[in-house]
Amino acid sequence: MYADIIVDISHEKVDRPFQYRVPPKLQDKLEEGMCVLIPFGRGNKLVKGYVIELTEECKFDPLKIKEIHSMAQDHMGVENRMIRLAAWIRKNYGSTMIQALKTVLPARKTVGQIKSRTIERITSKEVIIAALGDAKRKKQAARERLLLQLLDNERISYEWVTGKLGVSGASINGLVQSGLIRVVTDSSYRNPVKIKAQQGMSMVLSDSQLRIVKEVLSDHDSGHPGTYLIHGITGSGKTEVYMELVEQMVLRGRQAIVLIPEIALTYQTLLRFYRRFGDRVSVMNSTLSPGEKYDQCERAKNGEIDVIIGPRSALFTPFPNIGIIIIDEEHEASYKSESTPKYHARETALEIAHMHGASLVLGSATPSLEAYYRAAEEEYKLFSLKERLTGGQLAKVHTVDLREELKEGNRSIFSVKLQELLADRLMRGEQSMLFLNRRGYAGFISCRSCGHVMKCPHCDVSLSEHRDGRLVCHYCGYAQPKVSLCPKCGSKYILGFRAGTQQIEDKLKEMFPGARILRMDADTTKTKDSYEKILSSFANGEADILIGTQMIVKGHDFPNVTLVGILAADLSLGVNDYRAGERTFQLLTQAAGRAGRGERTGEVVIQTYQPEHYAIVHAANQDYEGFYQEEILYREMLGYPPVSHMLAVQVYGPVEEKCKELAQKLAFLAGIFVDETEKKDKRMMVLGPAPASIGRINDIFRFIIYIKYEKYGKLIEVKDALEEALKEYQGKESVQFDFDPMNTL
DNA sequence: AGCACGCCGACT
DNA sequence: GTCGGCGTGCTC
Repeated sequence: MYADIIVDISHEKVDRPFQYRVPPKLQDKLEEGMCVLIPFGRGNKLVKGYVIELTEECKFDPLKIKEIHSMAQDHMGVENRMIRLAAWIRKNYGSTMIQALKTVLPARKTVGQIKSRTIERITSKEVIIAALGDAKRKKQAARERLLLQLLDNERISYEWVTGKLGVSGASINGLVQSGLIRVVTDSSYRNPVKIKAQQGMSMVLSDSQLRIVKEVLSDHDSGHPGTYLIHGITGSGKTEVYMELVEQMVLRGRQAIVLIPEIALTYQTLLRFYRRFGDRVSVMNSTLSPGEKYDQCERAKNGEIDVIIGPRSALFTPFPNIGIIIIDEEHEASYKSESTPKYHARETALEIAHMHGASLVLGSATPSLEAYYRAAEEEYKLFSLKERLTGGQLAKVHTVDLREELKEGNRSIFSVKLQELLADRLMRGEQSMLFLNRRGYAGFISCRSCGHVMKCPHCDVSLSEHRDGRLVCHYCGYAQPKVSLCPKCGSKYILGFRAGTQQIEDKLKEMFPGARILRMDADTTKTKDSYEKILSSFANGEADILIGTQMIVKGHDFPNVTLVGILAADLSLGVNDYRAGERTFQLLTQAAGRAGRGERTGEVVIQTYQPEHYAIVHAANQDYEGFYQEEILYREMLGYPPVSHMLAVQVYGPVEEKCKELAQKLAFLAGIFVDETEKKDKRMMVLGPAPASIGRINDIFRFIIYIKYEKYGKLIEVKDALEEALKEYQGKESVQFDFDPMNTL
């Protein structure tokens, strides 16, 4: 048995794995991520190293390979913990150790790094002159060059000396030995935060807020840190709770990580943290340069900051002793990584919290089914914040049945009710938002007359129309010919829904020629800050109506908006994904929350072909609990997460036949596990292989296998078995794993 | 990074 | 010869 080990020396030249033999006494003790002592270099000096992979084969000259000396007792170091985390991610989400390490560790030694070493003269000029004469006599050219420089300059950059001056490290060491100079590593970091903490920024908390803070802290102080879910409507003061918890943890000498979806990472949000924590807080976001990111990690490691705010990746800030991790808007899909390893921030945060003995706090107005289910199972403690702090009223919701509109002869995108209300707002000078939830729109087929959606009889997800006209299920591969008449009501108005924000804008201009209209979608937000620009110009009252996709429902507060129109609630409902209902409910609730944030009560119009669908009914009533009860029943019946678990195996490559062949082979291998899981009603299920939703991108073909089972651990075993089998595979095809996928692939 | 190896000039 | 500084390149 052999082990790939990364040597604990921070230099590019040795920043790669070295292979060692595992001695028999360590055979069963050694695990990936562990810290060991190894003989390294010509002198076989014992150094620390981290096991990143254990293998049977020897990739190096067997005669030169050395043996691991022993296990190191150091288990608490920051590096060690990061490596262990990488090992955990690799195991739970499937990827190579290298990929896992790359996601967990900050970019090493980056360009334009400020961190520098300096050579400092620590003796008088006279001594240097004496040494200089000495060196001249002994013909020590390198020494002479360096000493000459030190006469005029007390401090010289190390890099300049080894580079331009041509004096090697060995020579410098000689002078250090004789006590003439010393080498100092000074590190000045780039700090994006330049605001000082202000006094009196702590807020007075309400009773319900205080209750949460007290319970989280008392659990923590009694040595039993837990996981908490705060279910609080928008404006109920979750952020104050977060800030209080963070402050209390900092007072206890521990650090805090606050995760926010990238899109909500606005200056306004950050300002509140800056004002309270000053330069002890730092931001991590995608606009930071690699050098700045690296500096943030160094500062975190050295204890110069206590709090980090950022998206998913901020989770890997190398703090020495984390006390609390907070995930705001916990239901956001952006917390799941889209590239391998496809880890979920919520689960990974829990693992980190366990490593540090830290608390984990999740917050959302519309919690994910996963989080609420865990709370119902009492794995998480649940808190609710039901009142808006500002006392604003909830919006009045009208649900409009588009089937009725069709019967009445209204073929336009706007229902009569919506037209009336829009005209009313224009007259009163108030603002409106129109929302088209187009995302994930994948050509599903629905009846405009009765609302019936074509679904897979086995998986209960929408069928998608293929280029060849067939209707296909992307979970199991079921296919049926196209229908021209609705199987339920016989209407011929059965077709895919097609309308974009552009058409809506045109229609609106026709209808209200005087209205000032802003449009926000992928087309109008191509440049970097156009997103922020459009939103702020709307907030300043420079337009009457804002039309947009998902982007407009998040973040920003518009006090003057009193009408929100959701043009086709079915669009996100018809997506061929088991999370369609959950997404729709979340979007509708969020969109409705945009109306009437000021003093005036808002109104919301939900247009739909399926007004009786539970996601729409409960969203209209702003009833999360009711929605959850129905949705969880559906998940339980069909064995979808969070009740059960699902592993997606994606096979892709340039040759369709080869891909399909490999996918079938893997499906067969996974099938062997099915027989092991004997419980009749809840045995493992292997679905597919089916061609992926978007079967071919850039001439790469993709096939998906879905494996459903109630035990996550068993699915990891399946993944391990498939990975093992793939080691033998020679073809060009690649395989990716995705546990509890967020999107239909 | 740190260390040994080998080269080269100086000196008992 | 051989001693010691100095640059170079390798490390499983």
